[in-house]
Amino acid sequence: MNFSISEENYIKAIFHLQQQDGFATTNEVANELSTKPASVTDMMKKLKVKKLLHYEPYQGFRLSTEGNKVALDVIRRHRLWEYFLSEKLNFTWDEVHEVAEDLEHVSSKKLIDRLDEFLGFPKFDPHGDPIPDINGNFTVTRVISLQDMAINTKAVVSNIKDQSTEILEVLQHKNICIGTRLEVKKRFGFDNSLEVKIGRQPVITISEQLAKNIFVTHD
Amino acid sequence: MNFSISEENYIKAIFHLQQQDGFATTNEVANELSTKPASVTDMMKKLKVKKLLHYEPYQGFRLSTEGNKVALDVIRRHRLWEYFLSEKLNFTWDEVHEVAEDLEHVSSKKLIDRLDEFLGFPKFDPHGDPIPDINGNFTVTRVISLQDMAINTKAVVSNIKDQSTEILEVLQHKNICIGTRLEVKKRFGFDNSLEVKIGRQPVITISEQLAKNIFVTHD
DNA sequence: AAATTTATTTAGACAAATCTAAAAATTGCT
DNA sequence: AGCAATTTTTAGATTTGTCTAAATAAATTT
Repeated sequence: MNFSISEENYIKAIFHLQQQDGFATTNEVANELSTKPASVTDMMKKLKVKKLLHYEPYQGFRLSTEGNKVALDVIRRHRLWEYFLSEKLNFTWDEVHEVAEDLEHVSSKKLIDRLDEFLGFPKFDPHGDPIPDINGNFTVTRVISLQDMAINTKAVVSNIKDQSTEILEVLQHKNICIGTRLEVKKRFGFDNSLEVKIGRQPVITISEQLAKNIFVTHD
Repeated sequence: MNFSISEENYIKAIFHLQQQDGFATTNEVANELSTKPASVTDMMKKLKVKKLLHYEPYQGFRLSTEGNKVALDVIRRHRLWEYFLSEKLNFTWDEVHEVAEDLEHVSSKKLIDRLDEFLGFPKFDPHGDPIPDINGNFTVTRVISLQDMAINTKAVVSNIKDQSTEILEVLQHKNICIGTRLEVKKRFGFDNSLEVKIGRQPVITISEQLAKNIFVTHD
């Protein structure tokens, strides 16, 4: 099955919205896609006929198994392109989304699977969101702020929130980049600063402001 | 200005068609785009209003300066993606076109210019067609068959026509690939075989059949 | 529980891109 | 030049995705 750009955008929007409430409403979708409620209703009828979602008038929508598959496929494409833009073309984190929004609708399966391979099967996009693999499975490991890590737990840096040159400077100095494995050893309640160990290097100190901007996954 | 996918396809088709005759006709365009003449006329009216081409009923079409710019931009995107697919994602020459046909319509200027840089500012796509640079200029160096090279001239391999495993085998054996610099030293009239020198390696012999499939540009 | 507000759907219209069928212009032929 | 064949255009319809305005259903308030 092949879907139009519009259909894919609606499916993606519903997928994201139902993460929270378990379902999505007309107004929510209209708002998410900057369109009008009437347009949403029209599209929902179409997607229901195509069996991509469950929908009874006035009851909100829930993606079907098939719809979920489509959503994960679009999200896979989107996040792989984001990773490509960031990693290979040096886009900053705030620039990748808009372009990926277009690239995600190029639906050649071979293209995406080869791209995935070329990028080394990345598990997270530049925002730290998981990238579904070729079967639609993704790492459920939650990405949390370094600040929220428990003491004596190991983690891998998966993304950095802020993207200023200042933060890059301090990260470079402390030898921290995406993929760095580290362990939180101690937290000082006075200023919420952390002591962190990276491999066999001596322990380093990370301020609260910095820790809040470093996102990690459990190792 | 931003143009629809349809508009871009029509402009690209006219650009290609007017390479030959200097202008394009309704039927030619309809044929090229697998659409009907009536649809072409409709679109031509639209593109005329947008000043992308010159058109008087029954007189055929010619791109305006502005239309030419748009065409070169689309072609630049198409060929850069083809190069990417071939070079980075290991697509074969006959697979790249279809996917590039979709990718070419993602029109972020930053994306394309960064991609160009990432690829090392390639001058030719995998088919040997020149890639317009950021200003729409492209190497006019004609790509010619190695067979047609004059004696004692230097050349760079820009593409291989045939794409069978057999030709790849012999090329690999003789150490020839895209980008290889070589010099034609001698031609034997008997069988039209060539003697070619690659760098400081000993001279090798290339048959007429092989030379016809190797396309080069003057160095 | 009735009234009001909010959310959703329906009805009808519109723009883009396409099509078929018919009309008009151009070209080619004798 | 006149007629036939071809090419191109026009007219009117269709599909997709959108919109506004009005109608209806659901939720909230009093």
